[in-house]
Amino acid sequence: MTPPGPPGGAGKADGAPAPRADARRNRARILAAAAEVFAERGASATTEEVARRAGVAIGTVFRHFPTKDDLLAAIMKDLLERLTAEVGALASAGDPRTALFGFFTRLVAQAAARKTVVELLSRSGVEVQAAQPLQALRAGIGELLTLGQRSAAIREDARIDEVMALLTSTCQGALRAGWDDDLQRRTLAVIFDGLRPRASLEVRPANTGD
Amino acid sequence: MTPPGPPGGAGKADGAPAPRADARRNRARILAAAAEVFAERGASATTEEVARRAGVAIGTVFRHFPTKDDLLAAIMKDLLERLTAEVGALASAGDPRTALFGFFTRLVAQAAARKTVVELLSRSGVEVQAAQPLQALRAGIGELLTLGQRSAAIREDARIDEVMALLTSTCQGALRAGWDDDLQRRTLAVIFDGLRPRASLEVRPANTGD
DNA sequence: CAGTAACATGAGTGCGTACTCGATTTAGAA
DNA sequence: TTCTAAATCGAGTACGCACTCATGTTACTG
Repeated sequence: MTPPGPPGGAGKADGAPAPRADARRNRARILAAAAEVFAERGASATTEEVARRAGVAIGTVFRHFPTKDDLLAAIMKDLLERLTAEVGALASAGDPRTALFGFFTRLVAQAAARKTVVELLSRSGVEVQAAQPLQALRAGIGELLTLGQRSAAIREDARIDEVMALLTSTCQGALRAGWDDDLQRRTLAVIFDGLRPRASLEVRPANTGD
Repeated sequence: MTPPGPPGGAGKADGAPAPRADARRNRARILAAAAEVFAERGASATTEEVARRAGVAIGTVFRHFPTKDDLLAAIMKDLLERLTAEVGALASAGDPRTALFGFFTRLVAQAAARKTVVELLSRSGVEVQAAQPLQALRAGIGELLTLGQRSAAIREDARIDEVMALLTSTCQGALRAGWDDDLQRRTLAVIFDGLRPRASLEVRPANTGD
């Protein structure tokens, strides 16, 4: 969901004077088709398959996205932005004691359907292009972490780095054959227990400040 | 008009009458070179690079391993067998309270240097060929798990499935950029805490029976 | 309704890489 | 040593796939 804006004023100062109507429509169709195809087949799916699914010729795909990596990066950016929005909503409205664990669970559950993203997280070329959206998501998850810590649901010494490492690793693990609901529940249970305060019996008032 | 089959009436009943000396030597060199190359460059390294490193022609590689997947499977089998032996030694001689965690740590630490294996764990084609050695390793790790549980170092409800899932996921995670010693220590700390009994304060005698 | 530039099309090109095969060398038996 | 089948060699083939470009089509302007 990144339309550059209404085509109204041709007097834009940037290098994109005015995209034609069919061009905008095709760009959107290609992005949607690519998201589907790469989610199903992984990043090694061919550009031709994307073109076929979008109902356009191969040349049209390359007109909008000069290289395959550009296309992958565009999808990645899209998804990361949507996840960041979701995290933001949880941070402001969700239960701070379960927000992080809930988001963690949902993301892992969707990993299989979003094969591309998981793969791309370990690719340097695309990673660079999507660095900013990734940082935004990381910041949002960091907020969930802090909220959980403030409500004594998460151990104080946990840092965002290992949370992200556990998250991406588990998402990759979810792609493996034999990963079912029960295995996911048990695996996440171990990780979540590890993230909880060890001495949960010592009830202490939530720290209001630092 | 040369019918296929073993030459003449050689008395061997199996399909491999007698490998020549240079053939055996080259096979070993190719395996060693392939292990190196794939460990460094991952499974996408070219067969030519393997041949160059082994000091043989490309044709020789394909004589010993008809397809690239055959070569990858051979390496995989080799490594899995070595790991299984290591696990076996730990089970019979190591400290049962730390054996699993120690093996887990060592394997993750070596993941980056053994890029291939981690990749191959999520490949169906090769997976099938290496199913048996993988089962053996799984059984060995299961033994470490049981030992840890008997000495009250690991929670009773942990099963081999999630231990394997956590292990492979974390190995994959270790391949990512930015993974350093400190991050590894913190990430494993979370997982290990999650695997420990929650009420570790209640010291109870090790159950001798069930 | 032209006029035209932006856009779409899809057969074709280039390249990387797994895999082949006839020529050549070598190990091992007689 | 001599002989031959096994083994090596490496240029060549096949093929998939990212990417191009001459030609045809469509949307906007006046």
